[in-house]
Amino acid sequence: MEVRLPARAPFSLSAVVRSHGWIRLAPFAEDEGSGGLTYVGQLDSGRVAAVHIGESAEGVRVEVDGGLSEAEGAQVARQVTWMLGLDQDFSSFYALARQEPKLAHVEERARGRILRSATLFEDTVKTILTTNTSWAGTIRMVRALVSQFGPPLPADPSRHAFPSPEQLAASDAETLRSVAGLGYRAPYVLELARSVAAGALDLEGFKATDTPTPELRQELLAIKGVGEYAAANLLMLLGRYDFVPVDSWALKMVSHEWYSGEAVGRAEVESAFEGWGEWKGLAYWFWAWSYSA
DNA sequence: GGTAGACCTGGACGC
DNA sequence: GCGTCCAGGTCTACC
Repeated sequence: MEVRLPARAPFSLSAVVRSHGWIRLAPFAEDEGSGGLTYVGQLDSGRVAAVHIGESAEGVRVEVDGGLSEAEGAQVARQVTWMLGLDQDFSSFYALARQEPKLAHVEERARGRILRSATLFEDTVKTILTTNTSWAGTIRMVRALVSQFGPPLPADPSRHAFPSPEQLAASDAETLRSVAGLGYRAPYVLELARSVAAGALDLEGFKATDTPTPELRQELLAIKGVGEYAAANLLMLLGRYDFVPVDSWALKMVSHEWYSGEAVGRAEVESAFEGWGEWKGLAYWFWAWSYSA
């Protein structure tokens, strides 16, 4: 099956792929040379399929091995549109960025979109697994979760989709700790999976809600394992850029950018981007830092 | 509201 | 090879 999906201009698939490290987390894979990507996903029908995405003149070209029903094809189209932010509008951000040399590159290179997973559940688990660990640790934990708990791709059983809330909820904290190496995060992931599986937490509903951002942030902070950094990161993935995800890297960058390498705290990072209003998260994300770690 | 200590793991380092 | 230290956010208890 092949379908072509339009994207709001300007658009660059490689800019989305390189927007952050998500492309290195299973079940994403970068298509070497083409600038595109592959994602193994599980559809509502239960089918596990590999989705290949490449850039086209009007947006993207999506290929799925094998035939899909009409409903499955429609779901793939919705998921890809969400994952790549095909309909996102950054014109207001670009208008402000034109006045800032450190962000002069964003419009020219069509930056602004941030790669998302198919579900907010997957992105929330991945975000929790970025906390208090190295990036290599995050890659290892996500890979283990996917390979040990995710449903296999029929055409290539060595590849798996990200496990559903139900599939993780059926496990237990000790198994998640020992098999996937989640450490103390295991009960957080398990509680999240069980809440979503039981219908007590509607994460997918967060994608389209008109709940004000500060209230949405409070709902995210209520999730065990999600603190201020993780909540801001998830808000960014939801297209809300009112908060800066302050982590150790942000502290280091701001320290060298404006404080001559002196140690800074959260307040200094937030202050540095205060003037960017609803776009402060994106301004931080795509800032052309003087210092390279 | 602010702060200290614990939580896990892997990597770096010294012996 | 082994032991120790450290980095990375969040939670909980305490003030």
